[in-house]
Amino acid sequence: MEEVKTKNFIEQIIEKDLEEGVYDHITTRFPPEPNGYLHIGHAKSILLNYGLAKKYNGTFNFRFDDTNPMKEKTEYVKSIQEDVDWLGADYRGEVFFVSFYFDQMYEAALQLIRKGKAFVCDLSAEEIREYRGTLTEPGKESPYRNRSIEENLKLFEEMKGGKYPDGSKVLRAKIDMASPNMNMRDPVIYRVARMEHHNTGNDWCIYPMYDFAHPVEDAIEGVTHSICTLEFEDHRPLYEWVVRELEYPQPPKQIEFAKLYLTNVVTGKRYIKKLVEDGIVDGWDDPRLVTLSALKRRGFTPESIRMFVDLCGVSKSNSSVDYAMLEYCIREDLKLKRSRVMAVLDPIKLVIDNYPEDQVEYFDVMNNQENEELGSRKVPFSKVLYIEREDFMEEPPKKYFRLFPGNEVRLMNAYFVKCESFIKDENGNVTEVHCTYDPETRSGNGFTGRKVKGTIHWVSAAHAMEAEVRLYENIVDEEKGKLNEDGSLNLNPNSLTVLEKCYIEPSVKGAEAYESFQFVRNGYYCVDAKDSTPEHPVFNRIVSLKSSFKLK
RNA sequence: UGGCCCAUCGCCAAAUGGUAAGGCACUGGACUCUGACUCCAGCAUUUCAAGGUUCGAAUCCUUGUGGGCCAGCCA
Repeated sequence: MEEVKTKNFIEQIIEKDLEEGVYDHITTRFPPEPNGYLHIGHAKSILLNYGLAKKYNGTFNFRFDDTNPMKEKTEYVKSIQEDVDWLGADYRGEVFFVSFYFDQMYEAALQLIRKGKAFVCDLSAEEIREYRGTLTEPGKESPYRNRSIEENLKLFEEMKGGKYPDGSKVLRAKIDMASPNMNMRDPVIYRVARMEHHNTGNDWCIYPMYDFAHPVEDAIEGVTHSICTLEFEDHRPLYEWVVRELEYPQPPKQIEFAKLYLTNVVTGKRYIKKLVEDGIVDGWDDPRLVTLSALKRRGFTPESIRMFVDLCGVSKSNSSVDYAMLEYCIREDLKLKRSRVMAVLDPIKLVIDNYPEDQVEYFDVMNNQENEELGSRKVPFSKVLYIEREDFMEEPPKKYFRLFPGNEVRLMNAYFVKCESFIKDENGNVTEVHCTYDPETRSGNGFTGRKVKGTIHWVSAAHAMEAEVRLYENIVDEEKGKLNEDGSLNLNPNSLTVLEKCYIEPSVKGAEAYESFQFVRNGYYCVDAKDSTPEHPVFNRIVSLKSSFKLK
């Protein structure tokens, strides 16, 4: 409760900047490229940037970094925006696209040329690579490096005008071919490529490269703190070079933090894409994935994702967070706000021999004992019930408190029942358990005559709703969900288990897509938005409950 | 192997030269009409290693070790 919330290193930088008057108002941004679906790692970036802006009364921008039409699609723009909305990051309804800045971007390139800081290079892609040198050897300068400013201006304008074929010319920054940092060896900042852009169509045949576009777009929007992930650390000197050469009065600064990795799941767009393409999962929103659309379909709430990201913290060390932490967050969020209903996942019949054949009683049950605001519901009870197969044992191990011959337990919200006998089929499997009930022990009547150690859940066979339940486990058995050296993934063959005949108490009838419940002793479940029908709901397991008694 | 970055409990993560927070996980125990929840207790004499500076080092320096990133006209 009164935990001391310490400041992460980015907050410290921002506070220092504010104190020293480097900026008087901060602006952050989330700049996805629309080339895939967002996953839990992006949530960290979104929430970090949005949270910082909110905390320091700054501005948060949502901007698509759409400078490479090759990989980008409107479909992705749509899904990304939905996910950002779902997470609750407020961007004032204003979505930016880098493609809206192409004119300014072109102007900025011209400015660099006029300063003698950029040149048009005719080397082929292969030649540029050769000239670049290696990690241990310096590169050598392009023969086109010393073209005059006038010639560069003319050539670049012609590039824009469509005079040159794709790949024949590029614009390069003139920095230092001997730099130990490869990014500073005269990086390409504009290329000729005829690609249809999802926003600008065929207006342009030259497109800016990330290293040039990013600092410029940040500066255009007045971003102050451009927060990205660790792999861009080496690009920071180039980012700084660009904003310095372009002489922006209050240039943005780039700050890097470590990506979020989660144990036993596949993070990283590339790997997720492989699972989708190989048909191992059935789409970007397969509940076994950690894309935001999958997490949503699985029943995770935006609140739980926010709590998780918050708990993970921000640092510069590569780390991989225990999946248990995510599970904790969703349990914590759902615990008080969802109804707790009885559902039998692996049913066997329980017959109450001394209960009248045609009698039905309706018990009034609190939807959530710890949250009265959720109200109550009526649960039907009758002579024939379904109970969980694991709640009966012919020969109980020590400390087993549930049903076994001669033992009495409470049927949750109903009566005490005592096991009298059971029936097995020819294979020796128990098919039916018989018991007697004690009318004195009806729930809520204050009976204190004797106590039982166990309580089990049940549903009335005649009233139950049949449903399909899907149980999910982690999809891979790997720390960071990366590919093996041969490109394969160590998949968990049990990542999905489908239980086709489950019985749920009738109160869940009419549950809507994404609605979630706690199934007593079975964990949290969510109505699948895709495969459910009103007659036959499909539930996805969000997370199981902790259990301190394991049957073995 | 050239450069940059990182290293604190099983997993995240604070500590900013003043004597190792917190959360997850785990282990007890209490409570319980969910073996859940809740509660209470326990969980790093030591911060990758070795040296050095200092009255004092997780913090500074040196050298190692381990891990990450960089040679796209991708982002």
